[in-house]
Order: sequence, then structure tokens, then C-alpha cells
Amino acid sequence: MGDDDLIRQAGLRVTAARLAIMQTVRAGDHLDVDDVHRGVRDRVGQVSLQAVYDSLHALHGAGLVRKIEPMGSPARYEARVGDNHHHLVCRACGTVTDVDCAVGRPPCLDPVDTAGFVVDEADVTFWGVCPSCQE
Amino acid sequence: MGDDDLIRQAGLRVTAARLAIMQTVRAGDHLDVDDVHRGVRDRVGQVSLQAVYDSLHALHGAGLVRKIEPMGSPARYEARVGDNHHHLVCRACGTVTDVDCAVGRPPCLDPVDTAGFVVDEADVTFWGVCPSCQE
DNA sequence: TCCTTTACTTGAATCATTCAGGTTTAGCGC
DNA sequence: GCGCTAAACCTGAATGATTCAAGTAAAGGA
Repeated sequence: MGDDDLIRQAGLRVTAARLAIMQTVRAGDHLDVDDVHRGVRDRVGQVSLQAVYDSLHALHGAGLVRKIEPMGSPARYEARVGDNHHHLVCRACGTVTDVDCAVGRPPCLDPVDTAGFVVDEADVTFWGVCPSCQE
Repeated sequence: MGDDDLIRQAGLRVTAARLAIMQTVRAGDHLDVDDVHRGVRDRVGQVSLQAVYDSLHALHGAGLVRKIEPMGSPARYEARVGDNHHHLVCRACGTVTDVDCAVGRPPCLDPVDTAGFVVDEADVTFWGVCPSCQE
């Protein structure tokens, strides 16, 4: 299924900007809003930053992109959705790397005591230093 | 050991503001900077907001307070440090609740493939709806 | 008690993100 | 294909947590 169908199926209108956002996010690696903006303009010409914010918000709401917000840095977006993967963030350079979960299945998805909460998402971030920053 | 010793031992100077911050954070429950500021002023009178920022930064760097930043909301601080506990955040009201980890020991602290990262912290946030917001 | 370093103060700046209002356009019904 | 309406997009300004800057005060070792 193409991006246009995915977008339409989510009840959103298909526009050149949104298709370009999907392509950019999919091709990139944990891009921030400016990265996405740049990628979109490379593909379809002038698009306002606000349109990128708005579209990312809509696409995120539809579950087509995932948003992560490592502490202290701007929001980043990725196209890998639905699976239960987590992130390694380098304290030195800020690089974000995907990592599958330790436990085979959603690991911490079931904390022993949920205190009555209805939990629908687990957001796991590992902090450390990446190989190239260890020197 | 009292807060003054903890602070001194971390190589920081002991001031009324910092003692008040420790007390406030310990007495409170995932307070944001304004909450801390208010609590500090209640204890020792006028203290600037920037002093609170600065001291929280220093105390956090020393490992005396923990900082959490749920996506989309201002930073919050808590006094429970060193143990491996995580957080439940309510999507509706933003309440933060402590939760011990599913696995007995640091759970996701060892993702199968660390991609060469030296991991020193795992930050786990569960998103859901709290009991009182479920109505 | 003195001195140096650290903490604190006031005031302004930064920057990601959001809000506001007006204009364009996707995509449905005719 | 034509027109309509809501959604998407635009420009421009505001917000708000956080940080920076430069000067003043005070902690704590000599």
C-alpha cells in the first residue's frame, strides 16, 4: 500500500507536501522538524515550516509516523511504527539509534503495578555514549 | 546523612536555597520548576527562579535529584534516585506516578544489541489514562 | 578575618512550537 | 467537468520553558 492510500485511509487528504514528508521521514533517520522541512523542499519545492509542523502532527495522530523527544532536544520523527522498538541516545553527539527490546515481547509494556492506569504505550530511551564518541 | 552532607559531599556549597530545594523536591511529587520555586520561597523567602534552575541543574548533575521530561510538558524533578523505577504518565491530566519495573532487576537496562553504546541509564515512560480520568 | 570561587540576582535572549487570520485546494456531490 | 465546503496551507506574530550575561553576595578554606 502506497503512502497516498495510507494517508487517505487515515481520513486525511493527500497532498504533495504530505507525500514528501512521508518519503523524507522514511528515507531519513530520526529527523527533526527542520530536517524534514529541508527534505520536503528538496522534493516538492517551497513548503512552509508550519505546514510541516501541521502535517507531522496529523500524520503522528494517524499513527503513520512516530515522534520521539529525547530530553533536551527538539522532537524527532521516524517512519518505523507499530513495532515495539526503543532508542539509544548518545549523550555526547545526540545521535539516536534504534534498538530492539531486550525481552522478546513488549518488555516493560506490563509494569507489575499499573496503579489503575490503562497503559497504551511504553516509551523506552537508553542513554549512553555511542562508539564514535567514546574516543 | 542529612541533605547538607549530601550536598557538600557532591562538591557543592550548602546554601539555604539548596536545602530548601531538596526538602521541597523530597516532599513533593514530580514537581516542575515553578512548583519547586514556590516551595522554596515558602521555606526561605525570596529566591529567584534562575537560582532554582541553576541549583536543580547542579543537584541533578550531582545525582541528588532526578529529572524527567515527559514529552510535551516542562521538566519535573523527584528525589527518588538510584533505584530503577519508571513512570506512568496520564495523557489526560499529565499526572506522573512512580512504578517499579516489571522485571525484578533493571529491565530494559540491557537491550540485546547496544550497537556499541555504553549505556548508563534507561528511561522508561508508560503512557495511558489514570483512574480518575477514565470516567 | 580575608580571599577566591561559587552561588545568586536582575534582565534580556533564544528557540522550538503554537496560535491567528486569511487564502488555497482536495475531493465529494451534482 | 463544475462548484462547494472543509481541510490544508500560507504569512506573521506570540508563547513559554529554558538559557545566557554581567554584576553582586556569600560559602568556606587559608
